[in-house]
Amino acid sequence: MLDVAKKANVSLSTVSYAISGTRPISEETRKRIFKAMEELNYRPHPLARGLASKHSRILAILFPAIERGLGLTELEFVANAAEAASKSGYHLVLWSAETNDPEELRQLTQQGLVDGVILMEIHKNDRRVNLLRDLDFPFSMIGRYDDDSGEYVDIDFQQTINEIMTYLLGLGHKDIAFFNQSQSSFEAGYGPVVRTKAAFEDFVRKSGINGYTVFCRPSPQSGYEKINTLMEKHPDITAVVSMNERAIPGIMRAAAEHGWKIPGDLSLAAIVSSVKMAEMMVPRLTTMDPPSAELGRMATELLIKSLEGNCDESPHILIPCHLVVGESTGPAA
Amino acid sequence: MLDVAKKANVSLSTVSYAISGTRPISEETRKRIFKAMEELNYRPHPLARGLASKHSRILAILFPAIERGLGLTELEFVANAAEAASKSGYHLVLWSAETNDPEELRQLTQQGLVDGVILMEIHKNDRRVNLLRDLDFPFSMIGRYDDDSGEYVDIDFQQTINEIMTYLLGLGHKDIAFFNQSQSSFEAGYGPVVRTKAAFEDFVRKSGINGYTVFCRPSPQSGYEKINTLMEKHPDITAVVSMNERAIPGIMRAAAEHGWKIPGDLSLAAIVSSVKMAEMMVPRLTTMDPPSAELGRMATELLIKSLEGNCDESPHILIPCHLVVGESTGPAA
DNA sequence: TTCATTTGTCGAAGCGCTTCGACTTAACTA
DNA sequence: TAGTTAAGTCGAAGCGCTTCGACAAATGAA
Repeated sequence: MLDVAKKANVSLSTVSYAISGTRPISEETRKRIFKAMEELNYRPHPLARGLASKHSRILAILFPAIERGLGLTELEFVANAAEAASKSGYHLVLWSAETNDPEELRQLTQQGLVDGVILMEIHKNDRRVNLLRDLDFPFSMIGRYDDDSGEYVDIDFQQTINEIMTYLLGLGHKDIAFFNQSQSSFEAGYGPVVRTKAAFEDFVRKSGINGYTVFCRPSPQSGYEKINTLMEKHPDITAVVSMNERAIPGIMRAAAEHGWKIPGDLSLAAIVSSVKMAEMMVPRLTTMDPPSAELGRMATELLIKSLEGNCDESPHILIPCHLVVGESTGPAA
Repeated sequence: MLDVAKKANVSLSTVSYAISGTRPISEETRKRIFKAMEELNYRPHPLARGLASKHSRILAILFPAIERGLGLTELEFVANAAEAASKSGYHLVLWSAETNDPEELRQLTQQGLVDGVILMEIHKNDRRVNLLRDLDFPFSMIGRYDDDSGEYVDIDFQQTINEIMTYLLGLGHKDIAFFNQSQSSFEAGYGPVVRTKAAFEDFVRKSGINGYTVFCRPSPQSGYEKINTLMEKHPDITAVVSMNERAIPGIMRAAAEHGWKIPGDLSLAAIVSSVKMAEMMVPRLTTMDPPSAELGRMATELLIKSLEGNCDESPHILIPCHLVVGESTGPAA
């Protein structure tokens, strides 16, 4: 930087001001400085800048612990968050930390490496959220906290349910099952599980059809068992909506065993499951494709905005899923 | 840090030496210092440390550009690399950069933020590898470079092919097709495509069975078309091995349309496809599960070792895939 | 005209660490 | 005994930036 200053015949600090724009610099001087930077192939050193300015321009995204099933959706979050960060001149580091043990998170934030963190897989009364609030540490969320406070982006689950249900209604289905995620997720207050359940039951009530909510562990086996007991009790069901990706092969297997054709006898639709995943199934699944990339991108942009002070008070953004019709849904029998 | 020094009645530098172990410190003094650190809840500041020492203890993993199909495997790489880094006191940042445009990579490395980078999706004559070599910038690879130089971990493709083929042979299959990835990947010299092709053809030659290699774009449609033309020409084929995940639904659809039962009439096995993915199919696929987590972890450990100088000259590590038998393979018809 | 304000620039003091050289004391060698 | 060496510690000089206060020159208001 000193070399640049010398070459441009200005002082060190003037170069700094020219780069950051913190103080006015005459057009002429600025040009000289930038030319010198170019010629010397100068790049400011992020660590030095961070040390002096107290802003590292590094963000972290908190990755849920590895054992839990991470999917393509999480991958999209992360990849797009990194992309968005990079576009604003930030770096993104990956932290994997136990959702329920904020101690690790405390250590990491107190290190002072990162300016802010992005949280995903938000649960009811999430201890990480509480911790970050207490520390007054900047963060944004993919998903919502109980009290709808803080900056977040989330999927519009209500719209998702409404759209898929309206679509199925249009095909003549009047007895529809909803395969949610596990009971324990529901009890833990995991947002998507809670909200889709509410939205589904609300839709059922308002439309007067018959709806059946089923909790199901994330395994084909569990899906297989649940669909069997369910169909035994309610043989009138003609459509299944599933937010449980891993249960779907189980449902399909049961259908094959009973000789139910999909979609002839039973329509099957996924929600919050990527098109890529839906295309891996035979028949290709109808799905409400989640806006994973946007969520990752926007959570990052939100955080950066709030760090840089251009904050529209509390931004709450809901993004809809997008219906992609496959070959697994058709007119009711 | 000064507070700690005062509290422990030593100088600033002594605290530094106690932490880093760079110079001998008496046991007694060290204890006093650590106690003071504890009491003051002191954490060294990574930026300051990095600035002074020229080592940021930050690594980067280079993410292939987003449009290209990223899968669970890549997610595992990244997640486990972050985990491994964190265990050694490093941070991992995510960089997404075009595989074929090293310019971005040059900028990023010259910034001086990171101590080393992890590369994946290595191609023949990979320009990123060439660049990093020219810059003498530390890196490790998930995958191999042409000349087998540098530090890498990779899947043992030969073993993978041998194991799945031996398994199929044991079931009596004598006419086996291998669905590889696209022709263009092959021409680009993408490691897995090149190596599995060679290994497959080698196995076929040595065992005397009939083998058919098929290049296939990563889509169900392409898989559907290729299997149809292939079976028309070679109706004796009783088993398909696929390293092309997305082609598999197409193969299954064709099988269903022709009335070929899987595995009764046609056995279908995936390689380098995760168990998680295999479980999403009906019937559950037999697969050679890739050691994604280990690859991510080891690539990171390799890099850290070489950065810290504990380098066993050029470490070349091959990790085998693991056969997980599903319901898609059975005795030859 | 005079005083206040704005614009553009500079020098210097840090940011929180690492590391070098120097120093002291104790222990070992010749 | 003097001369080395090793262990343990300290002070101070940076690392490459940002930012504060100061100041000169140009501009506007009274």
